[in-house]
Amino acid sequence: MTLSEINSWQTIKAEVMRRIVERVWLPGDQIPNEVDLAEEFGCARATVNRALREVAEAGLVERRRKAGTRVALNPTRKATLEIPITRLEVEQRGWRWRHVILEREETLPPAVVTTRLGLSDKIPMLHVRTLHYADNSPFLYEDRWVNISAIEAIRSVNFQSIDANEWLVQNAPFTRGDITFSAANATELEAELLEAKKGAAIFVIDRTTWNGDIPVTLVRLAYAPGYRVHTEL
Amino acid sequence: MTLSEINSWQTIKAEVMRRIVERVWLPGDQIPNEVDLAEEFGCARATVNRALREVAEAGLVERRRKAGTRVALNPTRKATLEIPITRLEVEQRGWRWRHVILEREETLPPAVVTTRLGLSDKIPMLHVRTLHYADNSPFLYEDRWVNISAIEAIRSVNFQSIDANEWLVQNAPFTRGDITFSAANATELEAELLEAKKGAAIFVIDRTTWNGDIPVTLVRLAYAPGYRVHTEL
DNA sequence: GAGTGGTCTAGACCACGCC
DNA sequence: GCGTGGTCTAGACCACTCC
Repeated sequence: MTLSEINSWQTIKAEVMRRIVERVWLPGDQIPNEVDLAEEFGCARATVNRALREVAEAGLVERRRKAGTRVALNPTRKATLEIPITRLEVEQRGWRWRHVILEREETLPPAVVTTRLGLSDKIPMLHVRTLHYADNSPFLYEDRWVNISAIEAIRSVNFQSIDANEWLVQNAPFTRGDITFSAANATELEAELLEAKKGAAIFVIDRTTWNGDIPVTLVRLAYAPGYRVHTEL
Repeated sequence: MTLSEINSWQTIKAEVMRRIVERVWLPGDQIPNEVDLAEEFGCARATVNRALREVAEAGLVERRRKAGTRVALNPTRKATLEIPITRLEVEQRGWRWRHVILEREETLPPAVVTTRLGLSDKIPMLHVRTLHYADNSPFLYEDRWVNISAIEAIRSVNFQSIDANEWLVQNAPFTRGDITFSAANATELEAELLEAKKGAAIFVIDRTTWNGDIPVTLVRLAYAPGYRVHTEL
């Protein structure tokens, strides 16, 4: 701890959070404005601003111009999930990763795919189905549709040594995407591939990504039973 | 758009992201330092710093003192989930929320609970089991253990009009917590309560919270089939 | 109208970490 | 050592929004 940290924004953030947690400032209360807090803490207003901005991002206070800063009534906590590349996810758990391409074909997508992406169903897309292994156990069944016109280069990629997810992450950055987590009973196919019983509860991630307004890829990830996503609050 | 926004940190952030997405700067590349970028954009270094800090938080670049700022090789995207109060979650979907207390008892917790919380199994905890409804359909089965010694006030709360989750959010702020998402097959009890078939795939959230080093609550949320968590990337 | 947060500036010192 | 990002300052103007 150096002297400069005494009035660092982290210190102020921690003190503000302490006052909220310990009920010095009650839910709904307006807290002192930035100028007053800067005076109290003996620092510049910008430092207080940085601290309060972070507290607001954490969901503990709400800030509005003129209305000031208030302790949130319903502190909606935010959980941040990192969406890793499957290979790294497997390796970080200490297993060996490998994958098998089940299908890789340029074909006309079904309506459910084109609808979600807002594309014509008359344009062929690349359909890649992959099974990922952790050591020798099935880990993840990936069913992916790629908009070829968005990334011509993918046509010439051989996915034997690198998987589609990883290649796309490195070669087709996207500007926005959405992601849905759900639970599903394993279909017969999924059960067979994941070496589970039919109907077993499967954790499913559906993800769609766009580059600007151009859809890039839509993927459904069906994880083997027992998969969990964990994060800190 | 005012003049001041031309060189705002948002503009710079967008431009930096554009250069990464459009491959002006390649993965692994070191990008110009803050002083040079400030000169290029005609702004103060602090403004560039703010922009680059946000790009780094988004996972697109990695920053290290002396080593500079590099475009990430494996851009690990981060998804932020808001963890709402169940009542609000139901109401936001346009349904009417109500809940039924199935059990509310001070009792000795099972070992699995005390182990996770690092508590002695000889201390009674408050066990609250609740069924939440959306309109008249079961929505969520909540099985919660509360560390009474952490929040004495909970003893005297009647949960008929407010539910435990909501009361705790408003009255027992925590400093840290962890959360796990998984899928499970409905047990016989869960199936009955949630009006689902036994074995149906259930989305499960396990959450534990602490206030400093004091465990506050441990809860398992089992959602009715069809529940999904959605967010933008 | 006026109070509050949001942002920008120009400068400064410091911490880290590569060499 | 020294280049880079991390942070702080003092001041300024602006944008929003409540009154």
